[in-house]
Amino acid sequence: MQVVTTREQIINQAFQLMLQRGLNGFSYRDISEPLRIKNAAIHYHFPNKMDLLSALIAENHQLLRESTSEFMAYGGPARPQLEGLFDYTLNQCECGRPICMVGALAVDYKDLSDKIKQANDSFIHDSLTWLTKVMETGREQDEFHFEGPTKRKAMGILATIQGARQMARVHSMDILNSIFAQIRTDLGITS
Amino acid sequence: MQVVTTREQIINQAFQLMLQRGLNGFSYRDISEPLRIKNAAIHYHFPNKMDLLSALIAENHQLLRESTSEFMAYGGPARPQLEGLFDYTLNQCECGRPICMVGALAVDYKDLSDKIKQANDSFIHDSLTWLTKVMETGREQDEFHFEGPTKRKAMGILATIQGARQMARVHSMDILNSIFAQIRTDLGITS
DNA sequence: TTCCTTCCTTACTTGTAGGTAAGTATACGC
DNA sequence: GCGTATACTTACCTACAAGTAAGGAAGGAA
Repeated sequence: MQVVTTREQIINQAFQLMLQRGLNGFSYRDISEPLRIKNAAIHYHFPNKMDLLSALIAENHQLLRESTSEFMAYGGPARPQLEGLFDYTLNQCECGRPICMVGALAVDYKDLSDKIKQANDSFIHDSLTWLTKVMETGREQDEFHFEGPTKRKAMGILATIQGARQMARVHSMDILNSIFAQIRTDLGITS
Repeated sequence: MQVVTTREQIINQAFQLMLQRGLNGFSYRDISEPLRIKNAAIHYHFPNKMDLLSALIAENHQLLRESTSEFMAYGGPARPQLEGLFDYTLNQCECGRPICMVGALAVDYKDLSDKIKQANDSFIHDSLTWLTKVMETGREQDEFHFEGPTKRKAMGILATIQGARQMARVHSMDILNSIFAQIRTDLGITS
């Protein structure tokens, strides 16, 4: 057993590529060459590309769970949660992951298996559940001010961030901070 | 000269495919087969795929200009403009064009020429200019209520719609109406 | 020592992608 | 009727994609 297994390296590399180019935008070669392994080594760990994609979605989902579990369990102030989401998004873009998993899959949606669609769907569901709780908490504790159902507002913010990420990619990075600022303004956050 | 030229048919078919699957998600075959022509016929009109993409972006831009020119020239009430954007978005999704051009290009961004990036950028710029004017007009005429710079608000709404479109694709269509409703609420629109 | 499992490589196959060169049918000006 | 564009088709090429079958090294269990 190495310090970092080949399997982990494959996932890391594929994850990066997936969030840069989408599923159809990279090949096994793009993974194997930089890792100095052969294509067949990838097929050993992930018999086909959909198995690899499954692992990537699971990885993504796992990261979400880890970073939100504490708040989901014990609650606390909402503002840092929202700011955490903003920071995470900025960070991802700066680390060469300009598009998010959901955005990447939207384009390649036609050739996804039902199992993968379901996994992706449950990722969205979990994100939404988390942000809804954040919004609810923020409203109760007078941190945020907004009209309309909490869940609907959360959905709107998720959509905004996702769209912002795309626009940042094809336009300019500054857009992200600008849009985050507007979300804050819309929530009546002044500081 | 036919009623609908082959060139137009190619553009129409490619446009549809582009907004369904992204640039890397369709091939010349996907265009030529349903039109009962040969791949080489496409290459005759568009020597390579980038030339085709250029035409698609131009087409998209042209559609925007046509549908917004009247308001840009003479002004008028802002609310129907915003609703027009919502309707257009819903309509596109229902017509099998779930992702927008900007979203489709975001994924394939790595292999775009500078000329195409620029064309896409100017499309975003024009969209933004239009929506900014709508927001400005709406605020002046007391149709919309919001805090923050007009342009920043417009940018936020564009991002939201774009993200909503993606989420609708991978989750469910209802999301669109829900998010549009939230945008209205955030703008203080009650009716 | 032998056998079995794990993790990979070598050496392929098949399919399809974008792209090209040369030929052909049709219409139009002259 | 005679060239000459225009708008294609036929027939091809090269590159590369995903995927597979068979073999080999290395380690642990018997």
